[in-house]
Amino acid sequence: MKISAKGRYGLAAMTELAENYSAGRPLTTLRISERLGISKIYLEQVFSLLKRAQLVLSMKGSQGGYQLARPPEEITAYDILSAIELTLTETASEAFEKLPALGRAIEKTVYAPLDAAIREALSAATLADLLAETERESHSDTMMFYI
Amino acid sequence: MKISAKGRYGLAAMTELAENYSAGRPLTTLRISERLGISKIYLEQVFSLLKRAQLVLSMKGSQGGYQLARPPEEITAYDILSAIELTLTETASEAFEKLPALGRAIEKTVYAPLDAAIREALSAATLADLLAETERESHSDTMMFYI
DNA sequence: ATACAAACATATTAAATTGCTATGTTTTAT
DNA sequence: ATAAAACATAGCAATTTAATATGTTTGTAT
Repeated sequence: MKISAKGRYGLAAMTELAENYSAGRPLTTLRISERLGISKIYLEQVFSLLKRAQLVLSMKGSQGGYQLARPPEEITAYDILSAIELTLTETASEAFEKLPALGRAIEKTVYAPLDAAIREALSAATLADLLAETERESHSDTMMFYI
Repeated sequence: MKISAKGRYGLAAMTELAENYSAGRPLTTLRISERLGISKIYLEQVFSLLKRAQLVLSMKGSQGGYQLARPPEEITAYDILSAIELTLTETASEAFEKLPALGRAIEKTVYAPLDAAIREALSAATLADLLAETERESHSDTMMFYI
């Protein structure tokens, strides 16, 4: 019941790509890792998952890098986290072989509504939202100096 | 982003207690563990957490055991899982020291709505619901023989 | 009074997952 | 050709989770 470091890195890295979306040219993992203050080689593993989920386009070779596969409005936190987290939603139900009715009841009464709620909440947050909020926040950062 | 075995056991065990609620006398961990087909000693650890959260009353000694501290309508899956799972909701935000605005934006745009959605979904499911659904399900189990 | 059945407590072990590093190979612009 | 990048795989260290083992307390019934 926790978003992993990888998940956080994914959200952060994708927001960086969103900020760069109109620029036309890709960002490298090295650049992003430096901005975020995390390991480049670990970030690459995150991108490998994002690539597999077709959320980013990659260019190999010199001057290569990554960019968003779709505009920021069309990529949600759910897209990103379901590409990265193994188990974003439950599926267990094979537990309690001796009491299958109880197992199914837990599935139906607890897990299914929980999954739906998670999916809904995460699908509502787009990269465009994240980027806008980041800019609002960094604004209030700089404003602090002028109070 | 996953409900642990302990969490599942907690939900199942509490549903057993709910079924026994009107009986007046407590159920033992041994009895429950046998019905669920899980280890007694492990289940005891689950009950230690449920006890700490004051969701169950315990009676020591012979003829002792556990029973619900409140009626099944007044105990939710959220109560149970937040007593058992260490991290049911996020709190991280100290990540990304170098980009605090981004950290706060992720917190505000993704984590906070996610936590609220989880809390809401789990609070909507009571032990009474779970019990009713279990009975409905076991009904359809037995009905299978008569088709 | 004693024996037993239960909760309660703590330590240990084993397995799985997560976070991260290391060491490459392929590809492509210059 | 060379350098800069993505891409791939293996391995390691730390943490968390699942489970066992070994008790001790406490209350009930005989």
